[in-house]
Amino acid sequence: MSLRHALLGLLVDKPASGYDLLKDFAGSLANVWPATQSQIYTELTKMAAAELITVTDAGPRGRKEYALTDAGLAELRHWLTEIPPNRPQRSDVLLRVFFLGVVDREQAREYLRGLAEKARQEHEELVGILERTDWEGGDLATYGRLALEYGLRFTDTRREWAEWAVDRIRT
Amino acid sequence: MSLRHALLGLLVDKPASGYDLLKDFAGSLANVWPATQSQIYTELTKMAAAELITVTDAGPRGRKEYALTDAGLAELRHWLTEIPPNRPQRSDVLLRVFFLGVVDREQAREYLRGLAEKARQEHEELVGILERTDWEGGDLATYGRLALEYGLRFTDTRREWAEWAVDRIRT
DNA sequence: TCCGCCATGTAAGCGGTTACATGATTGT
DNA sequence: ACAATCATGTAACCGCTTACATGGCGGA
Repeated sequence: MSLRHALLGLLVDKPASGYDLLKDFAGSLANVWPATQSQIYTELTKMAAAELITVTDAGPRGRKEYALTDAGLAELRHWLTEIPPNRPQRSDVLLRVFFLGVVDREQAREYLRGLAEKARQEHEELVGILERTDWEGGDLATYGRLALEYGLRFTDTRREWAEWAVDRIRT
Repeated sequence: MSLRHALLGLLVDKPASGYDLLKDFAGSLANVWPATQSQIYTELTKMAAAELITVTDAGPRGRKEYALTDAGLAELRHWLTEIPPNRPQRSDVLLRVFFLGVVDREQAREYLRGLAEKARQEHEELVGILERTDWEGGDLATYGRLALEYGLRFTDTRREWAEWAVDRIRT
């Protein structure tokens, strides 16, 4: 149930509507916890019913602005520090690697070259974000920077690994 | 629908029963594509209905041995080379990092130290597998080795990142 | 005889994706 | 007047998890 916690986390910063939050998910959270419009609105309704958030304002076009309650903040802290991150990581990319033996070696190398190239592109995109963003002040900036660094190192490692793997498949 | 392809991939090597396959998922595939007993049996039934696999033998205790059909192998190759790996990666670990600002700095450091330690442990486990396994011959060995290397590099990068992150949170 | 393993199957529920559906407001 | 954007909601479907349920076979 981490979508719930993502929403709580975003609402710590400032009250927001479903529509506002949707934009956060399209932006900084897109690479960490993607969520769809449908999902967000449904979850916000449930969270309001559970009194983790409350409607604090109503704007035009039926806009509802939600804010965190004390119970919501407590739930977020509880999740952060006490819930073990136990999500089993699936990787269809690695799964394909496992079975590359069913295609010929040249196709296998081609697949791995593609992975390297994709990793390189993703890395560049993240470098772009690094350069374009102001990392001064604010908790979200501080910790967002850590998350970005994770992405930078991860994409770099992934590229190096794929290049190494291409070399290992010798005829 | 990658569980289907994982099963197809395993059946390339040799025919097997649901029970046999279950053990593969508990072993080498546990870190790549976890699956439960319930899921495996259900999917095998569907795959047999779709004629991607067929029952080739029946053992004691109702054991059914499945083998790949030509259509099954074709489907596996198609998935390997032509289906873009587009699975959005969610990470509740990184999500927590994003919101570490809601707990105090010492707790944040503690969390990151825990991540570093966990990465170190996972790395050691993989080193154990590396040393215990015979990597000679066979496609599964060759490509399994690539997958393992990915795990080794990834866990190492993760540990380094977490240690770096701890240092960055200064009071 | 009895325990452990072999072996399969089903049902309830949840989170996520895709698609459908509606309508108000603002700026040009 | 019209398009773009703001703004919310719902329904069908799918894959995964957890739990329940059943029973045969082999070795100690």
